[in-house]
Amino acid sequence: MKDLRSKINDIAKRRGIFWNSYEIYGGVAGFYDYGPVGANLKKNLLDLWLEEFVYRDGLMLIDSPVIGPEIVYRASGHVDKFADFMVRCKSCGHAFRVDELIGEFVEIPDALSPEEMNRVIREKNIRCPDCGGELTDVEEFHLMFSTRIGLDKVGFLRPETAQGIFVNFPLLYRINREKLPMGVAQIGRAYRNEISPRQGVLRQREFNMAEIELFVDPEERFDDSRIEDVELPLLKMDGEFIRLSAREAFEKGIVNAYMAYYMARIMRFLEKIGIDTSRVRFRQHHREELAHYSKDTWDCEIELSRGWVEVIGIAYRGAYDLEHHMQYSGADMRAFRKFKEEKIVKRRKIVPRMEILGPMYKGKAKSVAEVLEGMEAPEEKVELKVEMNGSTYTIPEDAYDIVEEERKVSGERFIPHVVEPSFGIDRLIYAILEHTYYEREDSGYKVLRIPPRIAAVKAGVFPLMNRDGMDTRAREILDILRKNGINAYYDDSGSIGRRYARADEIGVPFCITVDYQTLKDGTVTVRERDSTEQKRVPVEKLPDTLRNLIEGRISFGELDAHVR
RNA sequence: GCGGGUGUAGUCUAGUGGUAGGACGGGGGCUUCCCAAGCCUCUAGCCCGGGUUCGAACCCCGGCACCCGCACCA
Repeated sequence: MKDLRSKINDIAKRRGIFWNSYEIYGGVAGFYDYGPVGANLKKNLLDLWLEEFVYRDGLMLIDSPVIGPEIVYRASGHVDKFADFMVRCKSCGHAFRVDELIGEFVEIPDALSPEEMNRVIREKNIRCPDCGGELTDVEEFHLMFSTRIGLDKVGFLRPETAQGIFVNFPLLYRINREKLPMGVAQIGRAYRNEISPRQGVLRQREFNMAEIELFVDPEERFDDSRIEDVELPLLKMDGEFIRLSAREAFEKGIVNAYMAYYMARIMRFLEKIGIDTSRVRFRQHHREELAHYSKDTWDCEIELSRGWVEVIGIAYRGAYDLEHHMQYSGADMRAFRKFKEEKIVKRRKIVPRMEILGPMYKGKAKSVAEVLEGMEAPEEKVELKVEMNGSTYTIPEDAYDIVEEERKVSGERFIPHVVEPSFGIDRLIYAILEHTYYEREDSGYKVLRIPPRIAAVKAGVFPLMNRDGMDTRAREILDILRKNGINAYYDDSGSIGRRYARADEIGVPFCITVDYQTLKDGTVTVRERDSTEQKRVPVEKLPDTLRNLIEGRISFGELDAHVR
């Protein structure tokens, strides 16, 4: 008995959903092609995602490059945190992280160069902790793919699409008319040079992500009326598993309002794409497994044949990213928070009188005055002393004035916090396949019960037989459907049952059959995948009817009333 | 990357040194054919590269891929 995973992979390859890339050259681990069915499935899934998460909430969609200069990934922390120095045991082959091995001998292991690490290992005679064997030289392992930009600039392939959003924050903030919360979304590929990717399509070196960065004011309350009433399965950091509504989870302080909002939206979304939500949970990360940028992360996990798999992550990234980009780039990554009422700030400040200081200190006068301006104004006018470059300059009391200044302050600048829901698209697609797969009880035929909305192909058009004009009529109908924007295909090979079976296997929700009656009264049969029931529909009503069925405006059961 | 296992048409599989067989699928045809029916017919394979041998799918070495375990997994 084959396991579910082999069955899915079998269908995926045979029917054009996905397969391992570069097969004619033996294949390369961690890279997958989407075939004609998979590519459409992915496209439909992303369209729904855009609708559900981007357009619905008025977020901005952007598209930034895959390759970024080194500085970006230094700022983001990936160059440091995404690289490990490793050694291997020459006899048992086990791999170890150098910082862990030399940690007890060196204060800050990460600060050492590889050569210094090698020296420490040799001097302290560190050997394999498992078998005592000799260790290899230190090698650096980078989880990021590196490349060159032009002749000699180091570039990296992005390990997440997020940085492309962060680096554009100032511009996007202005485009959004300087309003928070501000959500920015990006769909694209990201790259991680995994040491040994297994688990097929679940762990790839090049993969598809759909990410949202929601920039928020940490002092502003989220409008929690937006949290939908959806039951959430929560596995807390402390190991407790509870089911409770998103609202309750928020009110009890288990998750913050943003998390609760997105968790609820995610549950709804998963339901729409065919995931069995009884096999979904949100798992909170333990402190030690949090990414370097994250304060709190909940993974949305889906139970697959291989156990629970992380498919979506919601990370509370705080101000980490913007802060770092501000540091590294010098750009102002802050937002402006208006006070409810303007504040009047009174300040006493020193105003140098240059007509006195000028002749007194000549060329130095200007810099002396600058230091003087920065000093605290004294209660009464006295002689002041300015220390500068080791010399002391005396400022007589008539060489400055004390001015009372009143300034209106209408707000303050701050670095927004970021909430990041991040969707692993390939994993989501695989999960859809596993959760929608079933075998018919009577015949054992394989079916993917993919919701019509995201199914790759919406309809198959079959002539019952290739004769008496049924074939030409069927081709005409195919043409009509295609011209109406319905992705349909034609199949006249094999028996009619075989054609239904072929359609079921890639989740085609509706099959149109042209039979003898079509020639007489202009109706065709529409066969629904899941029930295998058939209903007759006049050809002229077919495009509308199908579109209504696909969009879920009517159910198959309501079809009779609808076409009458 | 290490240890173990596996690799034969698109898929599943038989074949232990004498030159590959089946099933399913796929294409064409026949059959008034509505749930992989039947019949005829075609299609297509020893993962790649070296070695041993008169001769290798089979034995040996290397590589690649997949599976299990270890390590790794923002």
